[in-house]
Order: sequence, then structure tokens, then C-alpha cells
Amino acid sequence: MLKYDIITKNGLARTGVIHTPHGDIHTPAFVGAATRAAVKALTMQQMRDLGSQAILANTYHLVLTPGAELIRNAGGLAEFSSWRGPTFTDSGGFQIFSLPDVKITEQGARFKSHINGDKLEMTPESSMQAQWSIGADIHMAFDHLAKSDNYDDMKEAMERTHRWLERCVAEHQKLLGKMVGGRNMLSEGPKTWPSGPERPEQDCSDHPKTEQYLYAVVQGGSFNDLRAESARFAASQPVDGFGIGGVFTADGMAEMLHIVNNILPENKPRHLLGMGQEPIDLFVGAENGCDTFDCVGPTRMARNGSLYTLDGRINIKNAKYKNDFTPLMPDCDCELCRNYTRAYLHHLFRTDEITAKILASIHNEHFVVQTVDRIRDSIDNGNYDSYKQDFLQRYYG
RNA sequence: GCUGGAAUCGUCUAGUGGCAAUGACAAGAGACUGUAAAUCUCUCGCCUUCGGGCUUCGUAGGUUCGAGUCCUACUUCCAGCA
Repeated sequence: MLKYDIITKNGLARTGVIHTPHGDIHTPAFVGAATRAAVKALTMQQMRDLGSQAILANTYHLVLTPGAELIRNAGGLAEFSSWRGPTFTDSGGFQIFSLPDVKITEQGARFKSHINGDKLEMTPESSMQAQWSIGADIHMAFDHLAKSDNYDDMKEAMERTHRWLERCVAEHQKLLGKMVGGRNMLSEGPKTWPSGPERPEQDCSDHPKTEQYLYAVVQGGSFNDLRAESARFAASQPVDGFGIGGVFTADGMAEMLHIVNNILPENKPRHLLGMGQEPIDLFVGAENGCDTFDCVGPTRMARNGSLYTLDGRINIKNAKYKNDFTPLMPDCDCELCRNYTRAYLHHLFRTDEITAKILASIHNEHFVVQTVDRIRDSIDNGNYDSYKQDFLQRYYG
């Protein structure tokens, strides 16, 4: 079982530590989206420097390329990417269901690769196997998202998610059983490294990195009775934690999370899947009992020139920043704000320099990581409410 | 000087008689939430009570119901020849 310690509790909100084989995650925490084992525009060293504690990669993307086998042969996601810290993988469910021409059967999902059109299938079992090969510390169950938000579709998708969860759990335990002495024996034969000089055979005898954990995913869309039912089912399963999926807007999220997280067992961590583009999502999530977040928004918006400041988001490409020789955010200690002006970043974006996206991504990722870090500190220090009020009042005006 | 050719929205460009006129870039703004996103959308002659009105394709004339498109002259530029 994944070790999770609660440090402070305040209603549903809590702080804690998730102990993974690759290190601890102090929660609540923002997890960087590294879909293809890379955070777009950023190096892993930059991610460490900006304060990220963990990354989340995607099984769908990594299965397509370079393949789960290759990552296992490289020593696993954390080693392959040189992140070397705690890692999550998403199951691929979300991505597959957002592709066109997906065929869902009870068995799994049939779809075409967006890269070369190959006809592929992913099942609860194959997702689990791939995630074990990829070797993240924490895996997500393979779930089904309804395409529409009508009740019957949502209920059907939720029920399928539950049936698939039982299969995920069974497969996960089967794969867990193949571990011998904390070492993943799935990998047979000599390790083949993708490139570079020959590396020595790893001594895994006291290396617990191959312990891997499973989160169930709660579905139910915008229907709180389904959410409650899904949470009860997920809670009944022998899993290490929970992902809360299928959330697309902050509307109704507080109430939904309140219901779900009052049902989910307190002693296991909860991950709010895909939310965190708007700072308010992080506050609503944390105060309603979510421990980790991931979101592509901060880095995507950074690449598109939309930058967080404590006074709200700005588009640095706007003409008004052409002659603005002040830091983006004076009270920010990220690499961008410490060294460069708005005018310079504006210029980098206007001239389409790669550096623009790098610096902007450093800032935005740092901003959300730090915002959650401060939420954590404020919960520990008992001043969450005032921190939240000050932040939101200033940010959203 | 002669002979050809060319002049279209900030830039390049489509357009050879039929209702401001193509595309790209630039510019102005917006969107983005488990990443098919270094992406996408809108605006881009002037005015508008959003119905429409007005002025445009080097300049000035002309032919025509109608001209960026045809004719004449001029201006500027390019190429070749002196």
C-alpha cells in the first residue's frame, strides 16, 4: 500500500506527505504535466528548480512512442526522463476518448493512432501492463469518459468505469505478484538502453523503485448522485488512492468534491485530474480535500503568451507591454521575473524566439506550484481562509 | 535616347469588364483545464442607428450600362539595346 501521512486537517482540507519510491510529495501539490515524458519547453532540471515535486505522464502517448517496453528498458519513467522524482501516469482513457472514431466495447477502446493511423486497442489490462512497464510510481485506472453530459450516457460510462476498475485492480495485483523482492521481474533479458554509452547493470537489490500503486478514478460528470455512487464504488476497491476525473469547469466543482471526498476514505490520497488552469480551481480543490493536481493549462498558456500574475492573467504579446521595462511579477522569484522585463519577454514572443516559451513556461509552472505550496503552508499555519481571500480578491479583482 | 515590361490595403501577392478586390506575412485582440495545441478564433480602406453608406487598385483623361482589368498621355521603377 502507498504510504500517505496526514499532517494537518481542517474540515476536508488537509496537508500530508505521499511517500513514493522516488521520494515524498508534500501535499497539496501541483504535479507538472509531462504528457510524453517531457514538460513542454522545460527541462527536468528547470522543473526541479522551479519547485515541482512530481510529474504526470500519459500512457496513451508513451505507448504510441517510444513504447512502454523501451521505457522499462531505460529503467522506468523517472530514470528515462531524468526526472528522478515521484511520477504519475494517466491511464490513456481521457486521451483515447477525445480522439475521433473511438469505438467503445465492454472489452476496451478501439481507436486509431493519431500519429500513423494504426488501429489499436487499449483495455483495462493493457493499460495496467503498459503503466507497469512505464514504471511511474502512481497509476490511474483505465476509465471511460462520456462524450455527452446527459444523464444516461454519464451513468453508462460510470458503470463501465466501475467494471473496468475491477479489471484494473485484478491486473494490477497480478502484476504486483510478479514482483520479487521489490524488484520488477516483468523485464526479461538484458536491458537495452535507447542510446548513449553503455551503462552498468543496475543493482536493484535495495532499490524500491519498482513498487507501483494504483488510483481508482471517480466519474459521474455533473450529476452528484452519480458522483456519490462512483465514489462509494471506488472506495470499496483495494486501491492506493483516487483520481477524480471528468471535471471540465469549476462550476459545481466545490459541491461535487465535497460529496465525493466525504465518501472517499480519509487515509488515501486524492488527485484532481486535469484541473488547475484557473487558480480558483486549486483553492476549491484543496479546501475540499484534494491532495494533488495536474493541468496542462499553465504551460500551454505560457506557450501562447498568457502569463499569470498576482493581479490576474495577462497576454504579454499585447502592444501595451512593448515598452514596459518592469518585471512581469515583482514579487516572484522565478528565473523570468528575477532577470527579465515584460518588454523583453514581449520582444521574445513577437520575434518567436524559443526562449519566450521557455521563460514563460518557467514562470507559469512556478506560479501554480507555488500557489499550491502556499495553500499547503496556510493550512498548516491555520490561515488558509485569509490567504485564499487575499489571493482571489487580488487575482480576480 | 530606343524597345519591351511593371505600378493593387504596412510588406509581398491574386485578380484581364460585372456589386472593397485573393492569399500570405505584419499588426490589433481573444480563447485555451487528466495536451493530436510552438495551437486555434476574430478584426484588419473610412463611416455606420449593423439595414447599409462612402472612397479605393501610380496620376489625369477616355471607351462602356459597368474598368483594378480596355484605350491615350504623363510619372516612377525594372530589363534589354544604344
